[in-house]
Amino acid sequence: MSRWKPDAHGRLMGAAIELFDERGYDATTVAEIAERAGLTKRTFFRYFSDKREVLFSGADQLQRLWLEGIAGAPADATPLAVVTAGLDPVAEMFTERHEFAQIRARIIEANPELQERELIKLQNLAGAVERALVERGVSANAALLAAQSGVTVFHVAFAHWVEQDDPTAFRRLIAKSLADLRSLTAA
Amino acid sequence: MSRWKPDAHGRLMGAAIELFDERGYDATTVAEIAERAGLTKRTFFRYFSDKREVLFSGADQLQRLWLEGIAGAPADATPLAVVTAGLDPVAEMFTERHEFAQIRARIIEANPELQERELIKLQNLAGAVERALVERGVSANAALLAAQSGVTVFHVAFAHWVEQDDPTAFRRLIAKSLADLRSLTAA
DNA sequence: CCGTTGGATGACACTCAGTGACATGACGAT
DNA sequence: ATCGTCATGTCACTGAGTGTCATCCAACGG
Repeated sequence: MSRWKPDAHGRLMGAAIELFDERGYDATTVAEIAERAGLTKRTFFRYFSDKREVLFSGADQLQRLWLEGIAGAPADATPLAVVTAGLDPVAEMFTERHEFAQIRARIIEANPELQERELIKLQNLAGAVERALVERGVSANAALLAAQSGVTVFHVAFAHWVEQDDPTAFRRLIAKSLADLRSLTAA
Repeated sequence: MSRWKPDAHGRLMGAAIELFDERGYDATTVAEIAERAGLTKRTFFRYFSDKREVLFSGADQLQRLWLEGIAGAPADATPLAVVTAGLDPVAEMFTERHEFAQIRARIIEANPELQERELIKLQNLAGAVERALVERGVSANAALLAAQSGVTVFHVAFAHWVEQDDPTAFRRLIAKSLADLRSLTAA
């Protein structure tokens, strides 16, 4: 057919975001996304395992950054401190994607199916963080709960960050969420 | 057609569990479940919003029991203590369903789709617990994090309870999970 | 005894997500 | 020029989920 075009993955993501934003997730078919990207439905599924995944392919990068951050944390820090300190590189990257994150959040907020996918991505993240902690020598139980708590802190902070308009507020919101967690488990 | 039979909901659940256990979730079609229950695919979807939901209709009862337990907690307890104390009625009910829970857990463990649904049910639970705390006068932020943490404690304890063979161990596992959480956030 | 009404179910056609198998066309290497 | 490979297209198919209408059955009032 016509000549090969680059960045099919990116074109599909862009087309999907546009259409979801215009008509909503449910009212958009995979065939329509593919058509706007100049491709076919079959090719869409070569790049994304399912329709939802087009909104979640950034999760890999988030996980990589977080694990790098954890690896760079001081050796004598407590498990939970390691986990939250590891969010520094993540905060940096998010700063530049605030608007995209807001659009994406609006789409996800309107769809239970997408919320399910978001939660399992978070859970996978927690599993990866947990393994990273165990490799640092943290006990299995502490690693599990620190990872879960750390992801909860991240999730709460992220939700607030998306709701407000300052792209640079991420680090501050993480600190606040962590402080809140500490204060209520201290008693 | 043939005579009307009672408890269509229960028959569909039973047929589904049997088939999922025999052949696995993916290899079972809704039409097959309905056929074993003496019904049609269309009727299945009148009782369950989708195929997964047949494994999660117990979540409503869990939520109800937990909220009752929270309502019965001492007025001067800390938010997290209120939440975990509220699990007493839940522990009681689970004691009688240990075997069912084990079969169900095996099915869910083998299927990412089902894990997604499980997580969102947990999240909905957290939302309900959070609202219950707010109604008790807990601040919005403390309620959010106490509910999230409480559900995490529940989730961890539940996973351990399913893995082992003592149906009565639930309360003890909750206490242990809570103690672990406290010890790692105290530092 | 009969007609009516309402709730539960069946029948059927339809859309759309997702997959498997195979074809095609561009491109680089030899 | 030919070969192989990679990205994509084509097509047929399964199965989830829905809208719509038909049918059956029990309860109820006259």
